[in-house]
Amino acid sequence: MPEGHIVHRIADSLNAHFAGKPLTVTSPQGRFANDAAAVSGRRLRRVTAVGKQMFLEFENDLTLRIHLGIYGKWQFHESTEVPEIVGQVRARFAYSNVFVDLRGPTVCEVTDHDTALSVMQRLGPDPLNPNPKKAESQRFTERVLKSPSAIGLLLMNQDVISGIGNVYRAELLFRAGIEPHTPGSALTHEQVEALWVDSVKLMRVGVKTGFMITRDNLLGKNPSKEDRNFVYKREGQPCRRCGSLIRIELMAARKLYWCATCQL
DNA sequence: CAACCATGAGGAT
DNA sequence: TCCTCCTGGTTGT
Repeated sequence: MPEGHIVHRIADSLNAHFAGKPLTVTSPQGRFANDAAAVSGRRLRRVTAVGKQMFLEFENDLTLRIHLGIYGKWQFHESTEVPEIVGQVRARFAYSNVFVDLRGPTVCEVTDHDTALSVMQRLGPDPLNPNPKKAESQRFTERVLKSPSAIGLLLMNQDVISGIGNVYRAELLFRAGIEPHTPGSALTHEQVEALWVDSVKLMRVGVKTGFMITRDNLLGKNPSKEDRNFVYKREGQPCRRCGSLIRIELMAARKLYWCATCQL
């Protein structure tokens, strides 16, 4: 379930278990064998998440960049025995009794630190990276307001805002009452600013709970999958706010869900 | 079982 | 606009 909130959660866990430790890195599947050997035995300085990408900074100017794509998943084990390899494990990271398996990532490669940094710097502002908060929201707002592209596309563009995926895209636009085909340049400054603020709020909930809960009255609870969202995967069902049927359409080959009554 | 689907994204056409 | 990468969970027969 890799939108940005999951990547940040994993980065936090990896830091908690592994930061400052020398890791044993292997590639049971084999496809990552050379890079694994390059970093194995080296100390992991820290893990940084930016949007949907993760950067593991090792000693000796080596950085491992990981992007999960649709399929990628992490699995943590804590055990005194070495856990059995199940399925296709691209990489296993181990220190002491903690074993972490990575499967199916789109990107998993080691480069020097500067190369990784340049990838990082090309990414748009991340609602979960709080540092210069004001400047980050301005970068997003300016980019959207001068773009003729549909806001539904802009929210999915990782150069514009990083970490948002298909679920948050649909839900943010519903919550803002914005029709997804509206050009960025047709929005008001206040609308775009509000989208940023709401993305910070929702993604923090995601990091905290591990789930993409986007209905305010359910934020503190543990709702089932069907109850979590307003429009995502609810095509043909009645809008939770106005009752009209939720629409679906392909936008740039991704499914877009919205309520044509609530979003204008 | 097989078929289908997915919270992504780069590259060819 | 389509294809491909790649893995696993869900759905259908």
